[in-house]
Order: sequence, then structure tokens, then C-alpha cells
Amino acid sequence: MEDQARMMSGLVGLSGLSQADVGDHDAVRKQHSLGQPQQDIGDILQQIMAITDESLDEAQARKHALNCHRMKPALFSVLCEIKEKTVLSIRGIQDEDPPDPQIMRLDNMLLAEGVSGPEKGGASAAAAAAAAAAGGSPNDGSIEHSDYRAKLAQIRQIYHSELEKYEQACSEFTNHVMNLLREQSRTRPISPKEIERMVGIIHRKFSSIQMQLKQSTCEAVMILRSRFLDARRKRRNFNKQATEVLNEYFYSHLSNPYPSEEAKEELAKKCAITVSQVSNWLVTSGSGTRRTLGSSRKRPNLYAVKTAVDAASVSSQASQANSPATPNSGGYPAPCYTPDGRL
DNA sequence: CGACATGATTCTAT
DNA sequence: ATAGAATCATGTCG
Repeated sequence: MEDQARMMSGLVGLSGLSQADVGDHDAVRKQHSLGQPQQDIGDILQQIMAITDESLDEAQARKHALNCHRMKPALFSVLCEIKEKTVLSIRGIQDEDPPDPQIMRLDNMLLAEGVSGPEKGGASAAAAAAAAAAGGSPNDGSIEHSDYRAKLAQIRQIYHSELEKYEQACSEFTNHVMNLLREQSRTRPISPKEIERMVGIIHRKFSSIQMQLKQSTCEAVMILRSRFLDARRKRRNFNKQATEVLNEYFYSHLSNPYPSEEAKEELAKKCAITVSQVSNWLVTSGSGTRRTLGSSRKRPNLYAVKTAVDAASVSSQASQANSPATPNSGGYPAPCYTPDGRL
């Protein structure tokens, strides 16, 4: 409202009309009806004030008429002048746009999971999957892994296509608004700064959509993880050779079944399993052995291992040892089952 | 299909 | 913090 008053006074100065003349609409109309040329300004103002009450078509026609009006450039420059002053006052309140911490968290997670960021799956993942499918042992978990990768790639793809859609929509809308503002800037003063600010506002509005997208993607990844990487659900028995190696180690180190990291790595490599699997195995087997002698729950097959170890000591090839599924009907060698006579 | 085997995880006592 | 026990969940075999 105050702007309007200032605008009026600006125009007054421009056109030479007195303040009283502009303020008094009846007087303006009277003067207009008298056909005095200076009354154009008052007339324009009237039309501008009334434009919002008109229908779209009418307004459009009126706009065009006003645009062609001979006083338009003068009016426009005054508006610009006024705008220049008012813009200075709003300049301070905007600017800072700290990145949303929530978005940052989501971004970090997506990056960590390999959903966003550089394409690192791609060919190598496909190759790994192919290798796993072709020759991988069914027990080494690589099939699950490749399955996981495939699903992750799927999520990744959906995420990117959605993000693309989002970005397209956002830029389309931004462009639309910018064009609108540019077009309007022919009739009212709009500084580039203002357009920039509007773009910022639009982006902020859109970022909530982006957040939703990222959030649901994160959720999908979490669900996928819990389903696929929870090895308990995807337990696979180790292959024969692996259990043999582990058993052999276990019984030759019964006195101290806590291998160093290097030793575990060695075992893991031999058995084609992970180090943590080796640890797990030792934990379960150890407690199982101590716990189950005499119970129905047999952990490592002592008889088989003993023979395996014996055989290994002769031929250094434990492969021809009795199968680990050796009959337990014969029972365990009872309390003194350790090769080194302990326990 | 049910019982057992077994790798992984969680709980507990030290 | 850690070892060991208990438990869980899935695999395997008859």
C-alpha cells in the first residue's frame, strides 16, 4: 500500500499532476471526460487497479493495450526506481541456505551403499555375478552376493530414474516460472536477483520431494540388506573340504584353539570362506565339542577328524580320509579324544 | 515332512 | 572385554 502511494507520488512528479489530482478519482475522471491529455496517467492507474477484477481474456486485452500505451515506458521506469529501493530492504533476509542435515545423512548413506555416486557396480559386478554363476561353489555365498548386487542395482536404477524425473520436473517448473517472471518483467520490474530468489524457493519446495525419494530408497536398501546380508537366514553349509581343513586345524590346536588373525586368514583362504566365518566356526565347534560329548548334539565329527589327521600325517593328503559323515554309531573315542592327549 | 546337523547370533558369566 | 553357552534359523537327509 505504501508502495502504491510512493508510486503515485513518483508518477505525480513525472507527469506534473498535483497530488490532489491523483488522489481524487472523481477529479481524474472529470478531467478525463474533459479530454485533457495529461489525464492519461490517471486513466492508466484506474485501468491497472481494475485489472484484477476483469476476466482473463479482458485482462489480457487490457494488458496488451497498456503495453502499447505511450506512457508505459515512463511508468515502467518509475516502477523500476521504486523497486530498486524496496529490493534493498529484502536483500538481507534471504541468502543463507544451509544444506539440510537430513538430506546430507541420506546422501551419505546412499553413497556408502553405492546407490548414488560413481558407477562402481556395472561391468565388474556383472562379471562377478557371471563368474559366481559359472564356477562358484554353491557354498561360498557368492550367489547370494550377486543376487544382492543385482537387487541393489535395481534399486539404484529406480532411484536414478526417479531422480532424473524429479530433476526434470523441477527444472521444468523452474523454467516455467522464470519465463513467466521474465515475461512479466516487461510490464513490471523484476530484478534477476528476485528471479534467483524465486528459483531458490522452488528448489526448497522440491527438495522435500527429493528427500522423500531418498528416504524411501534408503528404506529399500535397508530391507534388502536385512534380507540378503543376514547370513543367518541364508546359511550355507561349508563344503566338505572346508570342514575337513577346519576340523584338522581344530583338533591339532585343541589346547589353544584361538588362532591369530593371520592363521585365520590362512584358514579362510584354504576354505574359501571369510575370516569371520572361521571365527564363527571355531566358536560353535569349540563350544559344541565341549558341550556335546555324550549329548545328541555333535559338533565336529571327532572320529572322522581323527582319521583325517592321522591320514594327513601319513600321506599329507587328508582327502581320502573317511568322510566326515562317518558313522557315529561307533561312538566317540570317549573322554580322551584329543590327539595330544589333553582333556 | 520331521529330525537332526550346523553356521550365525545373542546372551551370560567371568 | 572375552570365552563359552544358549538359541536361532536354515540346510540336509532318510
